[in-house]
Amino acid sequence: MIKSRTKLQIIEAAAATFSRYGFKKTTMDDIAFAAGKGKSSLYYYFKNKEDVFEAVAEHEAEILQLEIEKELEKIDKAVDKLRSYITLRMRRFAAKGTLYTALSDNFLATFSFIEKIRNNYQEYEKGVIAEILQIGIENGEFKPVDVHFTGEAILTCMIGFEVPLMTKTHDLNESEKKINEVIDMFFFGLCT
Amino acid sequence: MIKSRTKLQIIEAAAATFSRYGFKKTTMDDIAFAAGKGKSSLYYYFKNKEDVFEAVAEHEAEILQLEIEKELEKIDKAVDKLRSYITLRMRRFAAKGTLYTALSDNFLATFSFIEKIRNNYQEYEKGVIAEILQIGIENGEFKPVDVHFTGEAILTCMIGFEVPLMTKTHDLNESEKKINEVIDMFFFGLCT
DNA sequence: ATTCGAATATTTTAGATAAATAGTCGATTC
DNA sequence: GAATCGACTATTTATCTAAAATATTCGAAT
Repeated sequence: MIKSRTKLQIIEAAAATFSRYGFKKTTMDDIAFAAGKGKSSLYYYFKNKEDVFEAVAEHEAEILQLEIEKELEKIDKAVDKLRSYITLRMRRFAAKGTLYTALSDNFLATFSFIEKIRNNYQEYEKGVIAEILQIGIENGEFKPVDVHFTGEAILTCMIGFEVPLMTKTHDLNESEKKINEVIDMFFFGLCT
Repeated sequence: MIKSRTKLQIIEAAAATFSRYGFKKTTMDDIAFAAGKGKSSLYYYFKNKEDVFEAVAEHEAEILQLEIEKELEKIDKAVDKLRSYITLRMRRFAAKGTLYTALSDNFLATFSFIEKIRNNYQEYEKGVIAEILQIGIENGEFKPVDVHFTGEAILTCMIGFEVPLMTKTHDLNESEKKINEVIDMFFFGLCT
């Protein structure tokens, strides 16, 4: 979390370059140039290219988390918190998706380090959703469900919505409509 | 749908071979040998390798559809129909997943013909779910939602459950528990 | 503590050949 | 004529090698 001035500079330069060219096509020279440094200087701050990418991903996650916290604390009702969270998450995914999908030179492939980042982030997400559910239960808005288990279930559904965002030319608007439909189902159920 | 004896024989041999070795690693010779025919004979029945694969996929889909119809007509309540459908679908996916994921030499890759098959099948799925919803609405079990739109939304969520089934060593049992959680949310909602 | 140029190590690319496989066609059988 | 197949051609993939690109290290300079 304590990042030197230069380190941050490099991370931002790398973020721009990665999201433009993807992981594989981005060279350390590219990053160094974008950051206005010599290539070897990067190795003073980072172990290797993957390490730079990890730092970028972590940094993006931190920004997103701040954004989310700021947004959520403005909202009172758990129902609205959950809706906001899901919508924000999806928009951010659509926007920054390139960064993560661009490294899909071989997609789900050998990048075990990506798995690591993703898993970390999912843990955070489960936490946020569980917290919202907990608040809702205490509020009397939600039924007393198992917040962790239900949170995971909700998250898994959200992943279904990521798939179209990653592949084809997606219509974000269409997706948002559909996701709102799902959220309503989550809240109010289909049954009469 | 009208398949000659030999054609069916080839399809079955191909299905076994594809699901063992995947699309790319399976040669026309392999299929021919498994079917007890000469390689050139395959071309009497099929245009090319992709065509064989398509036929296999269609055949599997037909079998699954029969299975599903048989199962669903035994059930009265729409609620139970939907639950059954989703569970059946997931089990079948877990079982036959190899067939479709094995061709993931490059996964989402250049196989546009796979996309075609998948899209066709998704149309069928949307139809089934919409039909169940319609029945439920007429029954008075479900609220009067837009069956096509809601059907799509449900299907998209299901795709989220496919992802873990495709990648890691998945625990089908865990997935079923989670999916049942989601179905209950769909039915009864979170809200009090 | 930082930076970087120069050197080394590793990975990717290109080109060229051999091997494997896809797909064609005419002859043959039933 | 419908079905089969062996022999042939066309394409694609695998293998190898050398060159080029890129990642990473290191020690001198700031």
